[in-house]
This record gives sequence, structure tokens and C-alpha cells, in this order.
Amino acid sequence: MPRRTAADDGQPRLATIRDVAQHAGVSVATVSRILSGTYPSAPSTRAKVMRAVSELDYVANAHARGLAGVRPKSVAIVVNSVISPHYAHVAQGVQEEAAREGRLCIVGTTGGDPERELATIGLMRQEQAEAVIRVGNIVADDAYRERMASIARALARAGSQLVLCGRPPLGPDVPAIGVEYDNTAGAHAITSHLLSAGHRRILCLGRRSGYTTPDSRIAGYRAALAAHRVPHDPGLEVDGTMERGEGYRMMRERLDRGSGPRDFTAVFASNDLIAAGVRDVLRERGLRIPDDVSLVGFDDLPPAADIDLTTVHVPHEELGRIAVRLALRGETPGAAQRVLLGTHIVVRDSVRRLRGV
Amino acid sequence: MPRRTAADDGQPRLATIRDVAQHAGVSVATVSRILSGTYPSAPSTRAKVMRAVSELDYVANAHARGLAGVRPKSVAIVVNSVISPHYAHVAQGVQEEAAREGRLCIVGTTGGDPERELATIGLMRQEQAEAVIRVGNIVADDAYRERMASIARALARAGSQLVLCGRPPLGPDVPAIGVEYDNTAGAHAITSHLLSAGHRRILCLGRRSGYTTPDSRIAGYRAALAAHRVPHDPGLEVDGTMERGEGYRMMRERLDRGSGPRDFTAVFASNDLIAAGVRDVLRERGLRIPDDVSLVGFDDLPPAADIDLTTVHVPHEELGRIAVRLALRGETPGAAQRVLLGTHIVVRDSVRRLRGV
DNA sequence: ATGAAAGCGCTAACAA
DNA sequence: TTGTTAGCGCTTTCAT
Repeated sequence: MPRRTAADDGQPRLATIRDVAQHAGVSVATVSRILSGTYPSAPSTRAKVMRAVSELDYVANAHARGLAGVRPKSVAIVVNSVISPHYAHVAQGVQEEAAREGRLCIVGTTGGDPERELATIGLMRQEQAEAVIRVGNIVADDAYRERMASIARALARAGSQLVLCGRPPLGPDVPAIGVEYDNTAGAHAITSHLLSAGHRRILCLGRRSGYTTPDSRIAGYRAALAAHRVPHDPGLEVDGTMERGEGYRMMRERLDRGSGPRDFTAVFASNDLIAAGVRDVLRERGLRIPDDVSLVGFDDLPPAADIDLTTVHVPHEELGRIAVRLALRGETPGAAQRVLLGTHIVVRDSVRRLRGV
Repeated sequence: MPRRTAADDGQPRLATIRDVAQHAGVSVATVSRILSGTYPSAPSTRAKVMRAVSELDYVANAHARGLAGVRPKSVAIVVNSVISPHYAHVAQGVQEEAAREGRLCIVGTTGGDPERELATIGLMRQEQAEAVIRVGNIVADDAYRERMASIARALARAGSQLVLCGRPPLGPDVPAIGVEYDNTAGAHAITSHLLSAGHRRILCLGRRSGYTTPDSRIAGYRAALAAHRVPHDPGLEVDGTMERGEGYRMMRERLDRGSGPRDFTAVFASNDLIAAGVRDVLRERGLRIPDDVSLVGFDDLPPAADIDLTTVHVPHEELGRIAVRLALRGETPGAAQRVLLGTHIVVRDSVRRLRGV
């Protein structure tokens, strides 16, 4: 049976390398070689081929090419949501570094759904990305960790390097690179900052048990209290997700609850978004920052500068850049390694020094 | 030559469907059918196959599957940068709708580089995504438009639908769906808002000739002035990109320049980021909003609410959702269609009503 | 219900 | 320098 061509039916077809070869009067191998550019060829042949390519508007089929053994030069990043500034900034760093290394960057999103996360990473694995970078906190659940570990192994087998960004490592025997920043130290530092200013009753908003990021931050908060020998009042810790609306809700409920005087002088929000929500409530109630209430956050993302928030700076882009660098430089895909980046406090104008300190 | 297997060399190999078939003692066709799930099969066979799959940790190779004619269920979105809130929000909408439709969502970034844009879209085309959604303003350059048009045609030929989000259509004969929002009307409305409050000298920041989005907004600004019979002073229009730092720079230079009294009472920033930068400068100089200077923006993205900015609300997520919906619902890939979404003013607290109005 | 075999479009030996 | 051809892993007729 003769090979099917565009003329066979009314349906338009994508031009294939065979069409190009035929059009240019050469063999498919010649076309392939000329397009790959890594081969010597006669200028006249080359010209014919290039003309055929542009006339037929030919683009190599990625699937066929991948099947034939060419590993796509790409890095993949998987985030919960792309509107979260932290993820977005890390993704930015990944993208910059990937571009610098001549790699394409593919972003997959999970919407926070573990099933979709697995599906998305599976897709990246199928796509044979050189590196798969997973950003964000996770449910620190054993079954889940086991699944991630097996994904890491599968990726390693497929020749891609898994990088976990801003989440705890899966264990020394799991072939994954961890690039983290120090949540606990950051929270410790900023809580100490409040304590040094004389605050003793510090409301802590955004606890979320089982999620690594808030967990570590709360741990830092508690450690700082302990270090300063300030009694820890569990009643000052409020559960909530790390969103602006949640910050608003938590603060409002807190203020509405007590009829007496406020039982705190400062608020530690487990991220800047929460802090922004808190600020909204305070302003609505006519409470000034820092005069009436001191407020600190965590992340140093856009809202922080807008609202003059003293907060913990996290090296977001740096995280992404280093993730790519390590994944690509590593000679062995599936190597285990761990990097911990530092954080630092950015002092703006949201903390009041209490009298007598 | 016998087929190569994992035992042939020390190199680990990814399990293939053949390995699974062998392991389960069935044929590859059976494995394929069972995995696709759309075929009747004996429960015992099914069990054997599933066990082999999980033991070998098999994942179908996307390239092979794509080659064999299975169109991946995915939509692609191409943005300049993922840290830009507007793009991020549109991407969010795309992602939501794609997930709802059971599609995977791939995000490609271009960094604003036309070359990379072309390369990225080419990649999406190769990947055979059902829809390719391009978000953001473009250089309204003829050569560029011609290239996009030919890309649209190529995508249509490959069976994917191109959607242009928030950018002008390429022409009636180009097979692309356009989903836009009304920049000019929005700018007209908010400028009128200032004019109605008695402002006559309105500084306009963020002009960028040749870029569709700022161009349309500036056009709305001018149209509103004309409609109110307020003379248009080109000296009040300042060039700059739509970033916070640029807003800061433009405003500072403007304030530093004039030694006399300010020659404007209000500022129209062509987006909220610029407005945020403007606000930073004003605060540094001890100028209050809206008491000393009125300020409006455009976009209604996160910074706007933080800084109590009166601005134009753009339906970001909606844009993304509709883009996906149209692309997927359209029976003919490559259909031309156009949708224009409305905007509306969000009044906060950044405009002062001048005396005598 | 299952198997055998023909491609999908491309790359990379191997020949010429 | 160019052509021929054997796969890459999968799906899908066509047989059985």
C-alpha cells in the first residue's frame, strides 16, 4: 500500500519529515541531519531542505522525536497554584535559570490536590523532563511520603532528577535533591524581634497542623518564646490557612470574641498574606499599626512592602535557580543532596517598641 | 537480534508495555487494552496485568502514545512571566477550567522575548495540546502579527485551537479565538471618575507606544479628556513599563523635576503596580493620598486592595476560564471568534473630590 | 477475550 | 555527502 499523503483525503495533515524530504527531493535522513544542524551537508541540499521546511511549515513532531531517543531539553516545575506569589517567584527563578541553560520550562499545577499532584508529576515523568521540581508544603502524611519516594525512584530510573523545593527531604535513601530555606530559624528570629521590643503576648495566626511550612514556622515561634522564657499560651495560636481572607477572618473573630481588653500586643502572622488580612481588620476597627498593635509576617512578598510590614525575607527566586542548577549540574540523575538557604528579617514599620524596654 | 531487556546491561531502563506483557504472560495488545479500560477483558487477566504494572512501576510513555495517535488531553497557556499577577490570575482561570474539563494544563513562559514566545508556542504545537492560550500584550508589529497568524494557521492544521487572551485579534481570516476585556472603556471610565471629581490636570503614567495594553488604556484616558472638553497636555503623559519600580521612578523624576507647584492634582497609573510605586514616592515625600494627590490604577490586582486604590476591575480568571471553554467547546479547531468582556470601576479611597465641584 | 502485526514520525547506525 | 533501514513504545485493525 502506498504511503498515505495529504492528497489522499480532504483532511489536512501535519507535514511530516517525509513530506519535506519528498518536497526537497532528498531522503528523510538528510532532512533530519540538516535540521539537527550537527552534521556536514552540501549548501545546495541544505537550501532545498530549508525551503521545503518553510513552504510546508514543518515542525518536528515532539512525540516521534522523543520516541526516537532525543531527550527533550526541559525542566518541569510543579506547584500548587500559580497565583500564589511564593510559588510564582520560585517558578520565576526556575524559568530564569532554565532559560539561561537553554532549557524549556514547563509548569504544572495541582490545585493542592494530592491526586492531581501525582498525575501531574506522572505527566512530567512521561515527558522525560530532565528535572522535575516540586515546590510547596505537603501533607506530612506517611502514605503520601511513601508515594513521593517511589515517584522519586521512578523519575531517577527515567533519568530525571527530582528536586523538592521548600519541603522536607524524604529520607537519605530517596533519590531527590532538597532545596529548602529555614522556616524555623526565620520564625524564631522575627518572634525574637517582637520579644526584644518588649512584647510578651503575641498572637500567632495561621497554624495548620500537618502542613510542613506552617508547622515549622509555629515551631520557631514557640522556640523563641521558650528561649526568652516567656510562657507559651496555646490560646494565642489560631488555626487557619495561609490566605489573606483567612487572616481577615481569624483576626476579626479574635477581636469580636473578647469583650474585655485585648490579650495581646503583637501579632505574628505565619505569612504576609495573613498579615495583610489582619491589617485590613485592624484598619476597619480604627486600630493603628504599630501604635496599637504590632504586626509581623513571613515571606517578604509583594504585600509586605505595600503595607510597611516587618517580615522574614525568603529567597524565593534563589530557591528556584539553585534547584535547576543542582538538578542540571548533578552528573547522576537521582542523586540525594540537601541545601538549606538562610532567611533574614526585613525591618519596616510595623513593630512598636513597648515602654520600659 | 533478541530484543534488548533490562538484563542486557547495567543501565536501568524504564519498564515498557512489553515488559509488562511478558511479566504478566499476555500480549502487549492485551496490556494496552486493559490499561485503556475501554475494552472487555477477563478479570483474571486484568488482575495479572495490573499486578505486573504496579510491580514494574510502569507508566506509559507519552511520546509513544502520542505518536500512536492518542491526542493528549491538555491545554497549554503561554505567558510572559508567571510572577505577573495578571498573567497568574488568567493562568489560574485556565487551570481551573482545564481541571474541570479533565484536562492537564501546561504553562510556558517567554520572559517577554518574542523569539522565546515563538519557540514556546512551537513546543506547544508539537505537544499537540488541544488549545494554546496566549496571554498578554504584544508588540503590535506587522512582522510579528504575520508570524502569529501563520502560527495560528499551523496550530489549526495540527488540530489545536489558538486563543488570544487580552490582545487584539489578528484579523478575520486568522483562525484564532480572541478573548479580551475593554481596556479603553475601563480607562475612559476611571478617567471620567477623576474628571467628575473636579480634576483637570491628570498625570498619566505608563505610556508605552506600540504595546497594545498601555496603548488602549492611554487612548481611553485621552478619549475621556476629550469627552469632558479638557485640553490634552502631552506633557502629562510619561513613558514607562508597567512595573512597580517604574512607577516609582516615573513619579520621583516628575516630582524632582518641577521646582514650582505641582502641575497635576491626580495621577492615572496605567496599572496598579505603577500606582503602588507612585504611592511609595508620595509617602516618602510626605504627600497624602487622596488629600494631596488623587491616584487611580487599572487591574484591581492584589496591591490595589492593600493600598486602598480606586481602580478598574479586570475579570482576570474569567478571561482564562472563557478561553478554555471556547477552545474546547468549539467543534472546529481553528475557528475565529471574538469575545469582549467588560470592566468596572472599584471605588476605594484614593480619589479626592476637589472643592467647588 | 486475546494475539499478531502494521504503522505513527523521527533518529541513528550502517552502507554507498 | 547522502540514502536505506531498523527500531523507539504504543494503539489499533484484523485474525483467531
